[in-house]
Amino acid sequence: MSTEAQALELEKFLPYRLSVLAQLVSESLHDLYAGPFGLSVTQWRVMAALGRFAPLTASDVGLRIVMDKVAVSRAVGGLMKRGLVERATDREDRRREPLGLTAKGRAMHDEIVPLALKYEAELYAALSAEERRTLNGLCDRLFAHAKLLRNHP
Amino acid sequence: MSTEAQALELEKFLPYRLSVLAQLVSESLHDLYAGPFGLSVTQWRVMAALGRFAPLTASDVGLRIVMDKVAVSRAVGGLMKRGLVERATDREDRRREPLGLTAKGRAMHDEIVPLALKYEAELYAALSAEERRTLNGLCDRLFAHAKLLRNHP
DNA sequence: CTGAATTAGTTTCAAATGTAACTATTATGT
DNA sequence: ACATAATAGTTACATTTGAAACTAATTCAG
Repeated sequence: MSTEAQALELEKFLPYRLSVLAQLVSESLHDLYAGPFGLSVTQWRVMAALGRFAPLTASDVGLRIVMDKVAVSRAVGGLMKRGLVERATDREDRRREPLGLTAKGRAMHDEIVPLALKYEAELYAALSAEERRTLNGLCDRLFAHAKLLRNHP
Repeated sequence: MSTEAQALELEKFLPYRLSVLAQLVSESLHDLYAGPFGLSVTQWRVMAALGRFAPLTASDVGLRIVMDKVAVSRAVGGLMKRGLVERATDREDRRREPLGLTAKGRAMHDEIVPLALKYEAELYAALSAEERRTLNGLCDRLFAHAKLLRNHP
C-alpha cells in the first residue's frame, strides 16, 4: 500500500486537454485568414483589437489581448509595412503612439470578422444554447481561479 | 440597413478564450517542473506518455499526445542526453525504436506526477464535482466537433 | 526479384518567440 | 533644477518551433 506511484492519465488531465483543444481550434481558425490574407495569429488579434477599440497604443493593445509589448510591436511592424495599420504620435506624451486601422486595414478586418464569427458559430453548433452559457461560465471561473493560483502560489 | 460590419468582441470569442485559458494553465503547470527538473512542456509530456504506456516508439508517442514526430524526436533527444529515456531497436523492424524511461527517468516521473495532480486538484477547486464532469463533457464534444470541421471544411 | 512507394526517424533552414538590453520621453523626489 | 525612476516602444540575441528535405528500413506491385 501507500507509496505506489500515481499514474498521470494525460488524456484526462485538464491542463493537457485544454491545451490540445485550444490548439486545434486556434489552428482551424488560423487556416481561415492565414492563406487568404497572410496574417499571423498575433497580427489578426491586433487588428481585431484595433477594429473595436482604436485608437489604442501598443501597450493598450497588449493589455486588451494578453500579449506582451514585444509581440505587439512586431505584429504592428508587419501590419504597418503592409499599410493595414497606421500610427500617430500623441502630442501631449510623445512616448505614446496611438494606432489605428487604415482604410485598407479596415476593409480586410471587415472581411475577416464574418469568417471568424462563422467558424465560431460552426464550433458552437456542437452545443445547445444553454451549454454554451455553461461552458463560458465555467471557463471564466477556471480562468479567474488559475490567475489566483498563479499569483498566490 | 444590413451590410453593417459586425464587431468581433475578442474577449468573448470562444477560440480566443480557450487559447488564453489554456496558455495560463499551461504556464502555471510549467512553473512546477521547469525550474526544479529542467523539463520543457514537450519533454514532460513525452515522459508522461512513456510513464504510462512504455514501450512506445516516437510515432506512438506522437499519436498519444498529439505532437508531431519532429517535436517528439527533439524532446527524446534531450531526454536521452540526460539519461532519463532509453531507446532500443526493434529486431523485427529496425526502423522502429521503442522508447522507455530509465530508472532515473522513472524516479523523476514519479516525483512530478503528484505535483501535476496537485495542481490539477487546486485548479478544479474552482468547480464542483458535477461542474467538472460537465466541463469535461463539453470539452470532449467541442474537440470532436472541431476535428470534424477541420477534416470536412 | 526489383524498383516504386511507405514508414520511422533525423537534420536542416527559416520563421516565430522570449528575455534582456537599449533609446527616448515623461514623472517624481528632494 | 536636477538626478532618479518609471513608461513606451524597439532592437538584439538566444531558444523554440515548423516545414521540408533527407537517410534508412520495409512493404508492395508487377
